[in-house]
Amino acid sequence: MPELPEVETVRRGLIPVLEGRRLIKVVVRRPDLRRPLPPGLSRRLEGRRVDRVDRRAKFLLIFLDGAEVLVAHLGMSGRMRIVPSTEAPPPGPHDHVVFETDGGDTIVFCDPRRFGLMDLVPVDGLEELPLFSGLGPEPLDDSFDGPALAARLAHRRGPLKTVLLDQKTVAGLGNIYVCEALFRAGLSPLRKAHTVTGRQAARLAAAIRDVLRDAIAAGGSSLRDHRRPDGEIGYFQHSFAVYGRAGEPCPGCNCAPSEGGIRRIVQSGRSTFYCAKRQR
DNA sequence: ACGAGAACCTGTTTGC
DNA sequence: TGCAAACAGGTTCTCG
Repeated sequence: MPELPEVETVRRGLIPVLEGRRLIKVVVRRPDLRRPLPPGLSRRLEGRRVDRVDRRAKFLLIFLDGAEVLVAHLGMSGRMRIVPSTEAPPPGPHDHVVFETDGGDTIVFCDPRRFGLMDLVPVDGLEELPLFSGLGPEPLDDSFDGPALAARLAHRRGPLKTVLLDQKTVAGLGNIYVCEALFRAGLSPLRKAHTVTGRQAARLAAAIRDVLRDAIAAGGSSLRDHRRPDGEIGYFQHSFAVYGRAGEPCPGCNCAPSEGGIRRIVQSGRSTFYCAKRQR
C-alpha cells in the first residue's frame, strides 16, 4: 500500500489519538511479520506516553517518554485503524498488534501480507540504525533540490525508474509516485540515471515534490489497501496521469494508443507506466 | 560495486 | 463455472 504520501496520511491521522496519550494496553496477536516483533513488546510499551508521531521515508516514528521510538513500516498491505475502545470489534485474522490509549481509542495494526515491521529502539542514534543509515534525503525537506538529486544520480548506471525506487537515492518514493513524477518531468523511465542533465534533475526534483504534495493533500492513493486511520479512503488515484492506465491516451500530448499512448513495461520485476512520446 | 531476479506472504483479478 | 496464473502500493537476499 504505502508510499510516502500514504504513510504521511496515516501519521496525520494518528496524531490526534496518540500524541500526549498513554498506551494502557498493547496486545501482540501475531509476532512474525517481515521480521519477528521485539520480544516483550507489550510489556515495554504499556504505560508509556507518546510524545510525538513523526515520519522518516516510509517509516512511522512514534516517540515515547523514556527516549525510545516505536518504528513501524506498513510494508505492502499494512494499515492503522482507529476505533473507540468501546466499539472495537473482535480482532480479525490479520490484526497483528492492538494498542489501547488512555484517551479511549483502540489503534489496530493490520497487515495481511506481513511485509510490515515494528521495532522499539533508543532515540539516540536513530539515523545510524541499519534501517535508516542508507536512506536518501527526504524529498519534502527544503534541502532537496536539483543539485541534490543530480549528485545522487551521477554515478548510477541503472534505469532512472529503478534508481528512483531505491530508497538510498530518494527516501519515500514507490512505484506509483516514481511513474507519476517521471511523467510530470517528461523523462523516460528507461534512461540511464547518470545521463540526466542538471536542468533535467531540477525538473525531476520539482516534479517529485509536487506529486508528493498533491498526493498528501488528497489523502494518498487508495487502490486496495490504503485507508486513513479514520477509515476514509484517499483519492489521489483519480489524479494518476499514467499509473495503471496502460492503453489509454497520454494526458500530456494526447497521443492515441495507436501512437503508443500509455504503455506498461516491466523493470526489475515491477510495472512501469509511461508515454514513450512525451518522456525522453 | 552494481543491477537483475527471486523470495517473503496473502488476497484479488484475469484468462483459459 | 472453476481453477490457475498473474498481479499488487516494499524490502532484502542471492547470484552473476
